[in-house]
Amino acid sequence: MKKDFIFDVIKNSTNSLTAEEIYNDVSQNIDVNLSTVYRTLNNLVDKNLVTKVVRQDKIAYYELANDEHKHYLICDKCNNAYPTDMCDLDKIARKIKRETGFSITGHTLEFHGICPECRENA
Amino acid sequence: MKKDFIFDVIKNSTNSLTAEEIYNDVSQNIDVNLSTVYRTLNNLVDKNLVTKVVRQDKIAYYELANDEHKHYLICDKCNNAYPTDMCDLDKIARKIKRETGFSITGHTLEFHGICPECRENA
DNA sequence: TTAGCTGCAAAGAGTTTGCTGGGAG
DNA sequence: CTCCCAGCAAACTCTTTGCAGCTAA
Repeated sequence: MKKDFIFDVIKNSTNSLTAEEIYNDVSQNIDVNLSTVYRTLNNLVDKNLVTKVVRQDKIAYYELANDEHKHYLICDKCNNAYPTDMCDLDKIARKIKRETGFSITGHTLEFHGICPECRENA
Repeated sequence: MKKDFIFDVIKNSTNSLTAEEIYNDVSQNIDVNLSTVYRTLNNLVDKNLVTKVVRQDKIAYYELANDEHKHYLICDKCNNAYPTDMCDLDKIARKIKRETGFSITGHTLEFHGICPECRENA
C-alpha cells in the first residue's frame, strides 16, 4: 500500500511538506503517481492523521497531526519555514468565543519576515 | 482610469474582497476585464495601498491597507469572514525577534470555527 | 467477489502573461 | 509622440476527477 510510504515520509519529516516534496521523496523508493499522493493526502487529512495548511504562496503544506501546536516563521526571501511553538492564542480564542459567540475550532498563524541568514547575505 | 473604480470598491467596502467580487462590483458601473482587475490589484498591493491575504480556501482577499490591524473569524460552514481586532501578537513578534533573530515584518492569522448563526441552524 | 487503490489523461479554478490596440498627457 | 492602460486569449500552477484496470481480503 503506497499510503504507508506517503505517511512515513510525513512522519519522518520535522517540517511541513508540500505534495510535490512528498511525491519526490516517495518516488526515490517506489513508483507513484502525483494524483495518488494528493488522493492519499486528502485521505489522511480526512482521518485527522495529517494536517493541511495553505500558506500565502497558495501551496498546501502537510504535516503530522500531533498535538504539538506550532506555527511557522516564513522568510520572505528564501521562503524557508522555521517552526516556533510560541502561541498565545488560546486565550484570545476563548475571549472571542465569549464576546462573539463564535465557536473556534482552530486557527492558522504565519509570521513573515527575514531570517537571520538572509539578513546577513544582504 | 479604471484603477480608480477598482480602488473605490475596496475603499468603500468594510470587509476584504476577492478579485471576483471586485470585478462583479466594478462591472455594474463600467466595462472592465478580469485581467485588468488582477493587474490593478497587484499594482495597488505593490504600492502598499491594498493588502492581499491568501486564506485557507486558496483565494486571495484584498482590503484597504490602513493601519487598523484586524484578522478574521471564518465560519467553516457559511465561509463568511467576520473581522476582529483582537490581536496580541505584537509581543509575540517581539519575543520571536529577540529569541531567533528573525525580523518579523508581518503576520497572518485566521480563526476557524462556526459562527453563531450557523450553529443555530444546525 | 467486492471494495478500495492506482495510473493516466483531462479538467478545473484562480491567476498571470504576451501581444496588440487605444487613450491620456 | 510616448507611454501607460486595457482587452483578449492563451498559458500556468496546483489540485481534482473520471474512467478503467488492478490488488487485496
